[in-house]
Amino acid sequence: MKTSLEVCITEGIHQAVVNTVDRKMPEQVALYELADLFKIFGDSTRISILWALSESEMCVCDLCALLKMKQPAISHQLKNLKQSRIVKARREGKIIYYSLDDDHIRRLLDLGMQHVNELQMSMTH
Amino acid sequence: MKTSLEVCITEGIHQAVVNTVDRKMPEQVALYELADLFKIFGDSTRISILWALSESEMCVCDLCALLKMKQPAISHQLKNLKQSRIVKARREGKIIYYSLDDDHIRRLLDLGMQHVNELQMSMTH
DNA sequence: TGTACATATGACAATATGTTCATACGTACA
DNA sequence: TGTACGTATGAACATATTGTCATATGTACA
Repeated sequence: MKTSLEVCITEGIHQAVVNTVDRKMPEQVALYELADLFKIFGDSTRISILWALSESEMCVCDLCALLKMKQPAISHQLKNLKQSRIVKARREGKIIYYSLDDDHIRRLLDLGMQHVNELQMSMTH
Repeated sequence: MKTSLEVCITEGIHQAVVNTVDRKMPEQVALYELADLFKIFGDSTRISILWALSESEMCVCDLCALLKMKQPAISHQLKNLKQSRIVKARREGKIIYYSLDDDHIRRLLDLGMQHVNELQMSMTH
């Protein structure tokens, strides 16, 4: 009973290519972490939060008002962002101010948006 | 009966900040598309496929062998990637070769991996 | 110490996502 | 035309994710 995987391997078209690429692949752990990083960006609430924080540090309340969402929803996402070290928090009395933890984040946002815009452009032609 | 959102707004700490940031926010649609772009990157199977294709064009079978996954799993993800215009396909007889559709993709992968690596570094200190 | 406000957290429901199996489609070639 | 191979697709299941409600925590201040 052959699985499709076995079929693929036995009849594999480009074993040489596969080997070469395999040697160049990063460690699985690194790929998982990379996927996790992008996963964090892959939600419109979190992206909106990040974009907002790239303009100014803000407290939870501010973000609720800006995004017109309930406070626990924002807090949950901020927790995710904080655990991924994408966002950092600073307490001032009762209020907690959030901001981007790193300038890479801004660059990733910009590069992504650039791609989205160019896709948009090419759609209209 | 006040919702937490209303509480936030009425007591809002930084209405001025919220207004300023609000003016600078991209359109909601753009933010959704940006999130969708990152969502596509946010899965380890797809990231692995993309990284592999950034080294060389490959057919479905090659990817199955490289990632040790079943063929339909790879095909489904390739379909997602193709629909997002991140990957393109080229047919040659029975075989279909996939490759990256755009050089932005490579830059996004690199920038992301750079961030992951630097996080890794700072963890060990 | 008690009250009010800003934020965090846990449980839950609804939805989305990824992989698998079975099977269909398309091409080459006997 | 029939068979074989490479790939695509649809349904189904398992798991993950998001927002909501209710409630807890922490801080300021009377």
